[in-house]
Amino acid sequence: MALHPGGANGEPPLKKHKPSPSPSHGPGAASADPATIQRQRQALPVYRLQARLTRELTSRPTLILIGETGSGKTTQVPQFCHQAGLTKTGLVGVTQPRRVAAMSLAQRVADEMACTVGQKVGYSVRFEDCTSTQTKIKYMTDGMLLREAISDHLLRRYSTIILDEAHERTVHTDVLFGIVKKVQKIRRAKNLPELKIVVMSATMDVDHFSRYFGGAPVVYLQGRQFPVQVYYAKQPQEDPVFSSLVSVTQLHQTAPANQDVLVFLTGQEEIESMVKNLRDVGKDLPGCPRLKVVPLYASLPVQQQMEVFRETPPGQRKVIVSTNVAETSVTLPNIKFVVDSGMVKARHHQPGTGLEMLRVQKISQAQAWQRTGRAGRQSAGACYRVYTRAEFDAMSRDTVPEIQRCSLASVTLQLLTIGVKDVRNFDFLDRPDAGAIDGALRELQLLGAVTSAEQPELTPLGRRMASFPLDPKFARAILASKDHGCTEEVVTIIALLSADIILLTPPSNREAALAARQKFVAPEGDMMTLLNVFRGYRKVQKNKEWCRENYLHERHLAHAAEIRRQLLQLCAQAQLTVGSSGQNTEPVRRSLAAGLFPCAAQLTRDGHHVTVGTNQKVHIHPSSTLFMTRPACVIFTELVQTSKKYMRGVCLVDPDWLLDAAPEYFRTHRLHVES
DNA sequence: GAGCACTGC
Repeated sequence: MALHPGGANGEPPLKKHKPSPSPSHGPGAASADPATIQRQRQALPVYRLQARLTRELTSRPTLILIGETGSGKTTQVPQFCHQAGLTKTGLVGVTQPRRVAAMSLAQRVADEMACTVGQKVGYSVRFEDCTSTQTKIKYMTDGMLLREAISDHLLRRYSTIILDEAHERTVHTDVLFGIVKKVQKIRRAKNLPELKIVVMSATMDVDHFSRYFGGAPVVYLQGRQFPVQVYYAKQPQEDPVFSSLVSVTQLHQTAPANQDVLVFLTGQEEIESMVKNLRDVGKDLPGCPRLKVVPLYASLPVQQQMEVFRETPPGQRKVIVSTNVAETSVTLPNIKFVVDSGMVKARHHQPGTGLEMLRVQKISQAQAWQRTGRAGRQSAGACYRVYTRAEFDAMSRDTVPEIQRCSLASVTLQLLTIGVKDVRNFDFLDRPDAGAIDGALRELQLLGAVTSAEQPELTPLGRRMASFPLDPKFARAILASKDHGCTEEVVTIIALLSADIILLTPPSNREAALAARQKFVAPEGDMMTLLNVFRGYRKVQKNKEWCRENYLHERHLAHAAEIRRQLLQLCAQAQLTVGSSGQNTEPVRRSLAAGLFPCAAQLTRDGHHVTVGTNQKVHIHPSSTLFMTRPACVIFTELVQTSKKYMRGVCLVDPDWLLDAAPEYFRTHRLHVES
């Protein structure tokens, strides 16, 4: 999300930094008064444990640190490592699940070490490497370290890897658990300098981590969290959204002004309706503080996102109605009360069918506690759970890690590239379904990235595919575009597909949006339409006003442009000549088909479509430019299950191209070619 | 004739 709040540890807001060649101790190098900074450091709970931590860090290969919010572990432990001499043999790398956190933490620690970001302390995130030869401590996104492992299997640049926010269990962190464990063992066997591993987590499930890392010692760090009183519903509630509304209303009538409320709901629609209801209710309550209700979700325009940080005027009350962005990604100030609906919208992936689903489900106990904690950041607070104690007890204790819920094609290809030969028996902290790994290997085999699904050996093609930070299907399409002389077009389309939604259709201006879209619409479908949008965007030199007039998401277009730039750079590195086919879309669609053939569908006699690989009845999504048309054969980027199974990102192709792309595959799968 | 939790390379 584009917000720049303080991160999970109360860091200052993000600033843009470039490495500076000036000496680190020059005047004005740090952005705050050094004495204040040192006072703040010494007040952190973790500071008192420096001696013990230093002892453990130097004497043990692996350490688990459990720290509550506000313990200061994320900023201090890397510095302790540095002071203990661990940076003499290599970098201390600290991973974060989010870019903003990596960048702002580097800034904070650079201030503490009285240097400029990019010198002793740096960061590395996608599109931005702010490190230098002087760098000793490097904050980075977990995905970035995983990318580095592709070119440096043994992580030789690092003496220490700190995996922070381990409890969040992102796919990247989960894979890194296995990688660092393996690297530590290999380096030991080869008599190379030892790799220190530090896992930092807020989890209660300590044994799980410790057991996985061979009984590694655990150090507990106290936090600076205020107590939060938890209240449960007396009876199970039929409609958690309505019950949340009632809870907020009651709170509002009893609690003093300037005690702000945070409500957790599942999605945009629900949030907007709750915001409207609360505003209505707020008007009709005499004698209550004035109510300021603000929504918060990731797709909200930045300007409106910033509303949540604005200080509540005296005598008023702010109610923030949010998705789970407020659980981890955004730290909100001054929250006294949390109202927890107990529900969340989560993505699920069905390995056999390639189906993606967004499902509203109950949260885990871990999530419930995370939400609760949001009320105790600045003072004691209260959390109102809109479910009973019994319902809470029945919730699963931990959130199912992402690696067990997503497609593994990309991860599997990465593991193979890093040198993990037997992916099925990779040492996962929590093993994904065997079926999911098999499905990923089958897909990689179809794409020509591995020799066989049973005994997978990476092919040269697979190695080239892995150099792109993309779903293997997309990487395959880019590599195929070389033969068709249209890499420029394919890269552009894939960059646009990798970004978030570009075409906006606000319900209030639906007609105008659709009318504005007409000039971009291509008869071949969504991918070509997006290409036209991007060409227009470039023609007006990325003009923001133009984006607004045409109902295009400017921020997402800019992001797509950045991805495009990176992909073109990678093409150059892979000696892929970037040709263009101009107005001819056939070579482009042929290339796309060469990667996306596992996602193809054909028209049946009764007017709907059937997927070629898995024989499912599917429909063209109403947001597609091909909706209401009946193309004989299409490829698509995503299959979404809602009221029906919908194809999104649809592109008209010729069945012959699919046959060309994967003759073997289509010999065993139904494909009708009209003659 | 629908509906967009959230990150990330």
